[in-house]
Amino acid sequence: MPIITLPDGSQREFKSAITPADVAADIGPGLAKAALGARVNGELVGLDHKIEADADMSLITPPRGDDPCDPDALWLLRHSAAHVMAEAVQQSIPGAMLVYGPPVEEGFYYDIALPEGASISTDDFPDLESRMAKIIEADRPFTRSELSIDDGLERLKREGSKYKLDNAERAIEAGADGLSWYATGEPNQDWDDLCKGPHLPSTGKIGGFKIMSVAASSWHGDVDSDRLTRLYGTAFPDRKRLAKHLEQLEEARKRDHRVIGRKLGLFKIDEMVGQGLVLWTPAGAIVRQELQDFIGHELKRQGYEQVFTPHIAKLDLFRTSGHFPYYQDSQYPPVVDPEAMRQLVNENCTCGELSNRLREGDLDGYLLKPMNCPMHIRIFSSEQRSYRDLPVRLAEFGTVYRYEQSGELGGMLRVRGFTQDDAHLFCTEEQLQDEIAGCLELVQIIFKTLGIEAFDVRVGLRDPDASKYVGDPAHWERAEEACRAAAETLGVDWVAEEGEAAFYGPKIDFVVRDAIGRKWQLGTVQVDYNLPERFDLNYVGSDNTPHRPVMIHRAPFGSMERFIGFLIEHFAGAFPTWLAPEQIRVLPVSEKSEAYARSVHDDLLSAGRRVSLDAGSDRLQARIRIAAEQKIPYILVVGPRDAEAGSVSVRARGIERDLGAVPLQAFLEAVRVEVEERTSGAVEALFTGETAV
RNA sequence: GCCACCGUAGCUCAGUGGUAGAGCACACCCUUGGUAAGGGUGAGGUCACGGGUUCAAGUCCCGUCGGUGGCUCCA
Repeated sequence: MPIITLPDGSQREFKSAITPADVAADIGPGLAKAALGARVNGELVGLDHKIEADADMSLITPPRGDDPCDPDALWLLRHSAAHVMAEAVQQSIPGAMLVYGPPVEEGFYYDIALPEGASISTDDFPDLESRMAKIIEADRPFTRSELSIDDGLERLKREGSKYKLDNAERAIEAGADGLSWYATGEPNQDWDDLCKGPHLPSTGKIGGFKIMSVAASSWHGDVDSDRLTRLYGTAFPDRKRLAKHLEQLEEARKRDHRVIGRKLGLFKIDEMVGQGLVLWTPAGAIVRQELQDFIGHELKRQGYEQVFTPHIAKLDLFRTSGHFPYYQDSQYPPVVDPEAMRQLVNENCTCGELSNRLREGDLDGYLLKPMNCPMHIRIFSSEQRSYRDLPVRLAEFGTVYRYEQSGELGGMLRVRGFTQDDAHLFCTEEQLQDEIAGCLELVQIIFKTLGIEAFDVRVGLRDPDASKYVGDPAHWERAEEACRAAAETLGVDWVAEEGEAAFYGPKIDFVVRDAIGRKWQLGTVQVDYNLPERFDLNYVGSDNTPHRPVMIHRAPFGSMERFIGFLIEHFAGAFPTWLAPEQIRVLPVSEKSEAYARSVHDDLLSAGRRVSLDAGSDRLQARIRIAAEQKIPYILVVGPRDAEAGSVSVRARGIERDLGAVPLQAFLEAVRVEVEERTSGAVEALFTGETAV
C-alpha cells in the first residue's frame, strides 16, 4: 500500500499501485489537469509511471504568472517537442531516419539522416512548424509501450533503421532491461519513436515552440561517420515565454561584439588581410593598451620580468618543443629560406617532397610561432640558473599564429593571430603551489576590477586509467593537489574535470559565455612537466646538483582578442571610464560658447583625459544623441552660464538627463579618481552629495 | 575541414528575369539651437569574384572567396 510523501511533508496513502496522475487527481482536478510529469524518489518520470512502493513524490507543473519555469518542466516539454518535430519531418520527408533527439540547454534538437538528395533549409521551417502545430492542436497523448529486448530488437531490425538499432544496443549495453516506444496517440497506430522517456502527458501541453536552425552533425560525433542533419528547436509552456525568450535572443544579438565593434570602430577583420586576423583600430587599440598597462602594473608587483621575442623562429625550435609536426594541421605552413627555396626549385622538388623534408628535418624552415613558450624557455636556459634565482617569471604580450579551421573562426573570439598576455614561470616543486596561487590572484584582480562575476572555473585533471601523460605520477599527484588547493582559495565554485588535463600537466581554466550563450575559455594556468624535459632545463640546487624545474604557462586574459571580444559584450560597449576609448565629449550650446568649450576641452586634454569637442552644426540634441550612441561616459554641455561660472553641465552615460553644473576642477578631479582607481561613481557622487569635492 | 544559410552604397536593409533604391553615415549650404535626430543640396554601386543559361541576370545554374549558425577541432 504505497504511502506517497509530498514536498510539503504531507503523506497520502493509496490502496494499490498508483501513478503520479492518480496522486495529482487525488489532490485536486486543477492539479491533475496542469501536471506535466513528476519526480519520484528523485527520478524524473511521466504521469503514467507506476508506483508500487512508498515514495517521495513531487509533481511538475507549468510555471504560474511570471514565475521561472521549472527545469524539469522545460526538459519534458522540449523532449516531447523533439518528438513532435521528428514526426513533422517524417511526414514531410518520407524515408528520413531519426537518430537522436535530446533536450539541450536552450531547447532541443533532433539528428536526422535524410534520404539521398533531400535537405532541410530554413525555407522549410514554416511548413514543418505548421505540421507540428497540428499535432499539438490535436492534443494527442504520449503513450508508452514496452517490448522485451529480443522482441524490441526484432522490431527495430524489421524497421531497418541502423541508427535506432544502434541506440537500442547502446541502451542494452548500459543495462536496460527492455525497450520502450512513445507514440503520439495510439501505440501501433500513430507515429512513435524508440525512446526511454519520460514525456508530457499529451502534445497539447507544448504551449510555444519554434524551429530555430538547421546544421550538420555527424553520427556519434565522428566526422568520418554518417553525415546527419541536425534541426534545432525550442519549446516553452506558453507562447508568452517563447516570445520573451526570442526577445532576449534579439537583445543578446545587440550585445554581439561584432555588431558593437563595428558601431564603435573598435576593430576590423578585413578579408584582404586574411581570415581571423584582427586589425585593431584606434579606439580598440586604446582599450587593449589600457588593459595591458593595467596587467603590466600587477606583473611588476608580482616580480615578473618583461621579455620580447620574435614572431617567427626556426622549425627546429618547434621540433624540440614538439609543436611541429605534431600540431601541423593547425599551423600556417613553414616559411623556407630563400636560398634553400632556389635550390629546391632547381631540383624540381614537389610540394609533397618539400613537406616531407620539412617534417623529417632534412630541410630547415621557419615557423610563425604557435606558442611563446619555446622562446621563453631559451631565455631561461641562456644562463646558468641557481635555486636561488627561482622562481623565474618571464612575461610577454606574445602574438601567436594558429591555422584554425575556417568554420571555427568567429569575430574576435576565435581567430588565427592573437596576442596572449603570456608568461612562463620556472620554479621548484616546492614553489609550485604558491606560484599557481599567484597566477590565480591575477585572474581574480582582473575579474574583480572589470566586474566579471559569471564565469566557470574548471580544473583539468588526469584521466585515471590513461597513460598518455608525461612526467612522474608523484609529481602529477602533487601538481593536481596544488591546482585543487589553489582553486579552493578562489572562494567560488569550481569543477574538477577528469581527463581534461593537457598531456603535459594539469590546468585551471576560466570560462565565460558570449552574448549568444557559447562558452569560451579566457584565462588559463597550466602546469608543464613536458617542456622542461624536452629542453633539458635545469637549475643547480642547494645540494650542488642539477635539478629539473617545473614550468607554469599562464595567461590571465587568455588572449587580448578573445578577452576584449568578450569584454565588449560584457559591457555592451559601455566601457568604464578608465577603459573608454573616448572618456569625455564637450558640447558647446552654440557657437557663442565655442571658445569656452575649447578651453574646457584643452584643460581636460592637459589633464590626460581622452576628450573631444563637437562644435558641429548639428543641434545640441542631435550632438547629445550622437555622443550617447558612442557610449561616451561623460558629456559636458557648456553654454554662456557655464562660461560665466567656470562650470560644466554633466551628463553621465546611462542617465538620460542633465545632472547639473559643477566647477570644472571638481569634475576633473572626480574623473581622475575614476581613471586612476579604475572605478566608477566618483563623478556621480558630485551630484548625490555623498562626496563633496 | 564538413552541412545549411547569407553576400546589393561606409553601416542597416528593400529590390526574385526587363532603366540599381531607402534610411543612417559622409560633403556643402541654410539654421546658433541649454540636454537623445532642424532643413536643403550633393557625392557615393563592376549588385563579393569568375564562368554559364537567356533577346535580357542583382535576380536562374556552377565554381571561388568571404560571413553567420552548427558539427568536428582547439598546444
